[in-house]
Amino acid sequence: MNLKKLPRSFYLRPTLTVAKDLLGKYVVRKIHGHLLIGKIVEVEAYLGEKDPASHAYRGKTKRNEVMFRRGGHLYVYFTYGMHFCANIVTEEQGIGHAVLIRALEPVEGIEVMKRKRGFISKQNEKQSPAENDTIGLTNGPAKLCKAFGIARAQNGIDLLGNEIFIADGKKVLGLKIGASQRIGIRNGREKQWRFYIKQNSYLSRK
DNA sequence: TAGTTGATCGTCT
DNA sequence: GACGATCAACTAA
Repeated sequence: MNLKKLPRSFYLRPTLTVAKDLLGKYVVRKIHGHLLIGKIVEVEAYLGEKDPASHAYRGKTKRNEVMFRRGGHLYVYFTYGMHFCANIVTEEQGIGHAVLIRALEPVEGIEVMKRKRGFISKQNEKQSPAENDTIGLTNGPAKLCKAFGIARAQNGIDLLGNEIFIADGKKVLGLKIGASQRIGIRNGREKQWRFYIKQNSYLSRK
């Protein structure tokens, strides 16, 4: 697989454009000598000051400081007392926009992901990786963080480094991209800022 | 199959 | 002091 890291300029474009372009790209994670790769199949855009659902809506705080950095950083936040979610910061410094990664299609390192998600216990490591075993691995924002080992320590990481980055993938045609309202929020729910690859089996919702 | 709820805590009001 | 960009387990039907 040809892993071509996306350049800084990719992230500095308008947030909604970046969100749609992220579909079909690959999240690459290097951890403890393992390589984990997942194709992005679902995202949500959060447009800072224009968006009452965004953490950045009320301006910069200690928590959301990373969102205001230059595009191409990783914003990880903790929620519901037990979950982490990963966002990709977009646009120039001081803007406060980001794209939430909601679902991935596992590509490489599936056994490691299963172990991190607790699908495999030491006893039955032998079970064969049937395809439907992989569906629940990364089909939700908190699930993919667990599978990819993304937590507080990864907040603020530069996606042009080597620990985590986004690699180029086949362009997803506009025809195959669906848009809907975002999930799990109250304010600003009318905005159609969730984008996904139509008919992909790894979406968080059908 | 749909709807409800418990887990669990950092952040902002 | 309330609640959330969630998930999984449970209940009812």
